[in-house]
Amino acid sequence: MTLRDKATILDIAREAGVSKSTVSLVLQGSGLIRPDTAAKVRKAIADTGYVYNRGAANLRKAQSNVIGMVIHDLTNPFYAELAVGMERAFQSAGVVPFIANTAENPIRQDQVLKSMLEQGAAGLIIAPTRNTQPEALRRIEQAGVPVITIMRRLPESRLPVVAPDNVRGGALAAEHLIGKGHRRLAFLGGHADLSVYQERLQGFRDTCLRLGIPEGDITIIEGETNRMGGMACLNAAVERPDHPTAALCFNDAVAFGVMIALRKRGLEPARDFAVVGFDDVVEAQHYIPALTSISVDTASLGERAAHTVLKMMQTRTTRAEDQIGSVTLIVRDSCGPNRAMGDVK
Amino acid sequence: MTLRDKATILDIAREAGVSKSTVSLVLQGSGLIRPDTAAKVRKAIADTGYVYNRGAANLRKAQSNVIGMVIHDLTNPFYAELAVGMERAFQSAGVVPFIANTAENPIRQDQVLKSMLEQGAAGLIIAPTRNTQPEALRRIEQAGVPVITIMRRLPESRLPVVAPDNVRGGALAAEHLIGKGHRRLAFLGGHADLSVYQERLQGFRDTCLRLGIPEGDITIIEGETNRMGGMACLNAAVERPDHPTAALCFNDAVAFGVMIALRKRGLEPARDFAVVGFDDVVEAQHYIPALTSISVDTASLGERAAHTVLKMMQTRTTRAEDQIGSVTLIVRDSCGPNRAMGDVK
DNA sequence: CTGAAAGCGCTTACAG
DNA sequence: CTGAAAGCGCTTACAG
Repeated sequence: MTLRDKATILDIAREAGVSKSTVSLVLQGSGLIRPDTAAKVRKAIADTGYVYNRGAANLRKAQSNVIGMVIHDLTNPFYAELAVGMERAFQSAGVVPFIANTAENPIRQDQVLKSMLEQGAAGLIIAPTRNTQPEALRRIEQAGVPVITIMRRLPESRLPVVAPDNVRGGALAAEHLIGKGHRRLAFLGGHADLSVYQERLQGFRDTCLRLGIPEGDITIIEGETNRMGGMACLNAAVERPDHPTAALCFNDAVAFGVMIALRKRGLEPARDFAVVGFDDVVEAQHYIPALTSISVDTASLGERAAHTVLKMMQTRTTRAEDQIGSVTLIVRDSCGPNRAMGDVK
Repeated sequence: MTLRDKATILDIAREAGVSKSTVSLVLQGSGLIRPDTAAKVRKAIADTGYVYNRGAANLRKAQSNVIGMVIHDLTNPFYAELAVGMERAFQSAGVVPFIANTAENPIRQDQVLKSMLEQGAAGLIIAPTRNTQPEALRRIEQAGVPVITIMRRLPESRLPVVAPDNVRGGALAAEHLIGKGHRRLAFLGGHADLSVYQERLQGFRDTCLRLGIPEGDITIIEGETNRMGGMACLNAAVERPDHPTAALCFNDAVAFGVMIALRKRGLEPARDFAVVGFDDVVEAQHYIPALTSISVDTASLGERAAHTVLKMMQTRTTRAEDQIGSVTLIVRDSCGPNRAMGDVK
């Protein structure tokens, strides 16, 4: 584990025939150094294979440039896209952020957060696991590290949130489905303890009611937020008497599962049952049928999050306004053409 | 960016009424400290919200506990699964690794690698981007940091590799397809400059030839390693006179694309055209038809990689044996039942 | 078991 | 523009 007797600024100072202050200045791109002196220094750096010790610099400067992104499920394509989007934004600001996955496990999240803190993280973006306790982030807040959450809002927490307009997304989906002639609707998948769930469902449900759908014709089934969950939900939904003919799914993964389960039952998505997803992951447009989904503009969501913590770091605050990104209904093929009132099968 | 006047071991030494050496010892879990003394110290730590400064410790100890995983495409589900698998292995060894994405961009990879090095990475696992120049890793090697590559082998590099037995996988697929009665076969997708490509194709091609398929009946079409690439490849393949009736795809993503393109042409995967994927991502089993694929045992691949760098770190070497993981053909539905010699359509 | 002292590689006033 | 000196928060012999 020893970082082999590596060159230090002292070595390169000797090599270049200057003092180590000078080397340090060059390293920091100070304009105080004569160009030819800087060139000498740079040459020595290249010759010796010197590696800047950022840890030492951070210690001395009492600041750091590491930013952490703590994600609850990196194998969920939506979050992978989100992480990559944030990374891009940071990169163009000259920061290399680190990603860590918590596998939807609060214990692991605690470890990861502790490690990020000890590593001297200057900022943190967290897509928190389910059941994150408010105390879990308390230590970070009291350390004065700028931290925001993304997508999921923590109960009883005043941490800034960057998230899409889930309520509006739910509403858009309801309008679309009802506009197509559906009268018995479902909201499938997701866990009721998630803020994202509550918001999406709220928008969906309120709009259904507003447009005259009776409470009793709205089927709500919780489930895992992945394909498997979607399959289970659809199966449960269709078993019911007077089952729904259309569904807004908690997210696209659930929607894919729903479509698979439909086919397994000999039902054709779009023709026999309308499906709307949420998030609009890249895959949505390639699926057959192409998935109608609520686009949350993942890239700009990631960008906002990145810029927000960057700004917080610069202004040395731990507060920021919540940011709600706009959403769009992307109509593709999974809801089929308009239909008269009718039934599946 | 200042890490607010945080407590140091000196503060907690004062608080606990001991010397800072004692605090340091407690922090390191030394057995030299009397239990009640240790308890006092721990209480002071909890009271002050003290955060261990790992950077300072690393500086003094001239070692570090950060491990980096540098991945060329985190939005590829296979690599996301791989990263998460490695992370899990590290986690159970008490190390929190950091993930970075390079977006298949060598420039970005250089930046990321530089940053990891400056951050004092004690070990590195790299799934390199295409066109990675050997010099890109030279600096790391000469810094004496244990580094291995995963999946992709670098040309002209002696870095240890952890990868699946791609040649064997290609062979298994060819045997399977030919056993089902196919005589005109294709290898679709992927870039010829990738070692993974060369190996998979080699196993496939050699086996075809060995089993009596004439060279001319093997169609090879390069393409992107994602769904879009698969779609393009299939379209190109089917345009050819005497086109193939079955294909091994470079990876599962390509296979999904191939199946989508088939449907768009009114062809049914399995019935009209047999498809085998490679990697066996989680989605393969959920797809319709469920995808026959070469499983590379992603989890154990990740585990091996993690253990290899861990071992290298412990033994302070930068050399290790290549590790080739075994592969398995997972037969699902995408190749249909056996068929007589015949044609598509 | 505990304390005083040196030093890891850097940055930052402060002189010159 | 450049050099000498102090100090960031820790660990590690070394005494006691």
